[in-house]
Amino acid sequence: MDKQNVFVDPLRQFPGYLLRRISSATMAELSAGLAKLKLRPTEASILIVIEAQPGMTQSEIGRLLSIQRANMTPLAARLEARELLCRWQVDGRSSGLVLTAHGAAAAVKAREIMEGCERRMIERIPRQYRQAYLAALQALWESESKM
Amino acid sequence: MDKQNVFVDPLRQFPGYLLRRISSATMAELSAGLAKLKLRPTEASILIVIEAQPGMTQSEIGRLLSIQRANMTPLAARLEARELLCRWQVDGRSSGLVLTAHGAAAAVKAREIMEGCERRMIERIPRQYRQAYLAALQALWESESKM
DNA sequence: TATTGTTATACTCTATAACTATA
DNA sequence: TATAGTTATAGAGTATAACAATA
Repeated sequence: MDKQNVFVDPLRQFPGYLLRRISSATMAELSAGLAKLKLRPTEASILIVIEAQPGMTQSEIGRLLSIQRANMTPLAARLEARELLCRWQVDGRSSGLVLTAHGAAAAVKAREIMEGCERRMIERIPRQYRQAYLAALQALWESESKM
Repeated sequence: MDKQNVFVDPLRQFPGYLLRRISSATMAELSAGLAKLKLRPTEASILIVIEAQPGMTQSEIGRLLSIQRANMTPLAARLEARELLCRWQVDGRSSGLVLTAHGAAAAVKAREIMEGCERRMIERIPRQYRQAYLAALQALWESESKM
């Protein structure tokens, strides 16, 4: 017997709860995929942001990804120690982050893994709902970033 | 100037990434709301599940909510210590969890807070996308629970 | 043998406060 | 004064392994 389905889940009617569960399952799948590169989702997202806009500082990346300054420090240090990125001094207090060749290659692979996860997620949604689903996520994201 | 919008976010095109960001923002809002009851989202979800189906055991609740047995122990102990729930022995190794009067009142309030969060989230989505958005989340959840 | 509940432990993510150095 | 980066620290959530007691 499938023990998981013996009981009714009263939270199932809450879309925000579904969002949370779906997000954590998706993140677990992404983590497993990125493990091949020894990258965590947050690290991969940082590489991809630097790839798109080389020279961003830690603070700028943190603001973009909602990662606090204090938490960016060990993340950037770890990526630098692995020689995936390097810094060039912007002024006395900040440096722009740039990918090394090794880091650029990792960013490409990480993006491919993310795209695979995204594709598999979309394919689990009935075709007729997909466009509105994506539009709804965009709308939620827009309104969130204005709060 | 709005520093957050000076840079393009290359991850914005990934719906799974948006899902993660939206989920964490929603959870932060819910946490703030539930703080009035001194409940965390996970604790509130446990109370609501017991409210719907009194007598479920820790393991059963854990399977329903994807919380591991080992992590259910301190959660249930904390709720019991606050006299929000009590146990009645099912057999030698497990007990069914039931809400106290105090716990039942907390579950009602927690559900109201959750419903308020849900409503505000839905209202941020343009009306024409809402139904498909909900259907897509249901589909993702169904396919997830079959993995 | 399988399951329940427990303990111990560890890692990730997140959050805050305080410090320095620079602008 | 405000900002960048850092350090230290703490709280959540999550994960695994191992154990005793029970089915």
